[in-house]
Amino acid sequence: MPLALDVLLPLPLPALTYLPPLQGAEARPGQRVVVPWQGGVRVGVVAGQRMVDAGRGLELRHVLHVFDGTEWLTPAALQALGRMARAAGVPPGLVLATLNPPGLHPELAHGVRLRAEAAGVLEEVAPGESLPLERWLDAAAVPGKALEFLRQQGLVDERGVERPRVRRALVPLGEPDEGLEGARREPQRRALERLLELGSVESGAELAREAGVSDSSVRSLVARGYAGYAELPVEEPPLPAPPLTEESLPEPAPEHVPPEGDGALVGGSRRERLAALAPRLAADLAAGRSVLLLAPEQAQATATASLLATRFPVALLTGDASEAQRARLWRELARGGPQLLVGTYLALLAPLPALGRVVLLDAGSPAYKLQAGARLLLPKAARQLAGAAGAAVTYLDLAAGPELAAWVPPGARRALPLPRLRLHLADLNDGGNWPVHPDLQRTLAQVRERGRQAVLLAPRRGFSGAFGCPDCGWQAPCPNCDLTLRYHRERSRLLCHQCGHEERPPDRCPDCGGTELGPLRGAGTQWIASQLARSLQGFPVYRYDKDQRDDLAPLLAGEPGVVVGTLALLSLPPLPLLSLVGVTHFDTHLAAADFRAEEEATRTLLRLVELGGERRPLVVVQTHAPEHELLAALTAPEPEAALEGLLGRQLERRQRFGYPPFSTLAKLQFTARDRGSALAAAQRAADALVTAGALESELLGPASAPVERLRGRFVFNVLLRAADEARLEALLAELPRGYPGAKLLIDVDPQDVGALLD
DNA sequence: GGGGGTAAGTTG
DNA sequence: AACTTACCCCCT
Repeated sequence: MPLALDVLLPLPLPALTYLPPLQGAEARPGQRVVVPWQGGVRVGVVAGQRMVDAGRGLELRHVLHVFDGTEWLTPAALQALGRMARAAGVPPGLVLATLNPPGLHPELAHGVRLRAEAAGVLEEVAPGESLPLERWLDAAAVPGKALEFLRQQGLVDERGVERPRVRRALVPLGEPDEGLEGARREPQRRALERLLELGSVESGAELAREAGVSDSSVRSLVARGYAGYAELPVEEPPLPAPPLTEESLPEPAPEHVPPEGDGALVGGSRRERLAALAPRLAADLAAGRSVLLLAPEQAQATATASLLATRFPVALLTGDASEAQRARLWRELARGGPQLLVGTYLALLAPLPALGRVVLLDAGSPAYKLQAGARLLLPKAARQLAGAAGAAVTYLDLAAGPELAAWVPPGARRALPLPRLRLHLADLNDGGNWPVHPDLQRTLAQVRERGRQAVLLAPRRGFSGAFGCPDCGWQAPCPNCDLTLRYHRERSRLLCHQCGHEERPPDRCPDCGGTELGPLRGAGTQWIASQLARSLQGFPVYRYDKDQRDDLAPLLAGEPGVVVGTLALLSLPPLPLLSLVGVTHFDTHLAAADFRAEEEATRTLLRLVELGGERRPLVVVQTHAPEHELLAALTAPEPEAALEGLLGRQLERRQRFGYPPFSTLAKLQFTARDRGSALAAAQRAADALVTAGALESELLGPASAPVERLRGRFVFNVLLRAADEARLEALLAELPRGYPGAKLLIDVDPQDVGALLD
């Protein structure tokens, strides 16, 4: 019974079995290893050890190399990884790839050494090939088929080692001597002297700039052997540090400090919430425990780290850092003592010693749903990690949503007073001056006069939601999706925001021949920005969406101006003079096709207000439904009580319909090139689930997706609604494996389910 | 008969 | 995910 290792590769696969390395170190769970993979080598993480049957063991291959002693993933992280995979209905390797710890994609050198006996075999499989024996060679030197054959015969040793990172640089190769004397050689001598001062430069052109000489002088210097190119090791990058801030954390009232165990803190401003959290963090550190603080977006992680760094040593881990920086930080975290780490999902598996608490900042943010890979919902993944590590979970949020109410034990919720909104409703039913209501126009004029700043949220990028014929109502459709094409006036193109299809706007209506074609339906960022540029002459108008991210440095430095953008605005750092927030079409948010639309709309408003930092900007909301209960609650004299009442009604509704947090959902999305295959696959899955005992209440659909055709594929959904996670896992395990002609995508905890079904 | 595209199967 | 094999269409 040989010992075998389960190795996780960052690929959508279960753990694969390898034998321990032939010589040298053993490989323990959590360590990084190099393993043979499809004729090459790759880096994986040891997930576990077990015994395998001897017969089976013979066909397995050996781990080629074990990276240095430290555990790259902690036992708790490994355990949580397995739980996340089971809960999400995906292989654990996909979870590893999704959370993307650093150090799994180094440049590897794959070395092979042919045994002496290999000579005869080589002659047979690769005639004419002459290769040195008993010496390490690069694997690429051996023809692939021959290598595979030699491997089966046991005639080759293999190794995988990290290729040292090098950079090509121009370095001095000699001292200035008589060859560089005289006026004609003066530039070359200057260049060489400058190069000796600098030690090395990136390129000849850089040296020419540095020394103030021509490119050709440098070229001659190199040609005459005074300088040359060399491969230098890349220095370790400095650690990413949170930027300094002038803000500070106030002293909190003791009743606002979240509890030592699982708990929550809602309300107030971000600064006030962090201030109330600080004593808890101090206590954790003093007790020798690390704390992981997770933010939904890089900007929030960075801003939070800056504020906390005024009190504690803080490490920051986000996608802003390079892979090499993250790898270095990872190593240092594993070696260091208890500490605070602030980061995005990329920090979830970080090897913090003695993890005692996970803090979820902005806990209900929809940005916590990862849209690629394993489609994890980060708060759930964080709970699984905390469970495995024996750590507490603390939730911070603008306001309590239904999920938070369910996650936090009764009595463990602390609340700061909600910021008072100065909210003005601009009734779009009054008509007039679309897409900017006269009330919003008037307040914008005041912002200009006072030299302040404003942000305007538009429902989409581009100029308009559609392009078509005002006479007969024709709208240009996407050929690949069941959607209208969006009109981008600046580029004079029609674009599909789903599949990327692009075409020129037609001159005539293909239906009625009309020639008055133009923008139709909802106004996008381009439309609003162009209208403001006209009506606010001389006032800077910026745009911030996926198409165009204007440099907002002047605004951040306190210059006046207005930014028009999509929800991308929510990832901006605070604007120092923000005095107006405009929502140009609030109904879009209320009408979103999800049962969480109302909570999302509340959150969006409060987050926009937080862009003002400690200032409380005026909020102007354009809507056709000014009497909506959500808007009434936000403008109530006691918004805390009103929102709490709203929360109660939301919870009651969710319970009545059996929606989260009173159930766990999974969306099974079937796609195929033809409609029949997609529907048949969805039906096959539904039938299999019924056969396996799924209740009528647990199975919704198959139903065609809200957009029935997307990127040239038809989409049908089956929604699973299980009482708890265990039941959902059991149902997912009953799904058939293959669907001819169709693909299945499993999305556990989907965030775009549609309106409440009954 | 084979290039180019898509779909399905495999990876230890 | 990355790679290989199987298959189909169309063209020489």
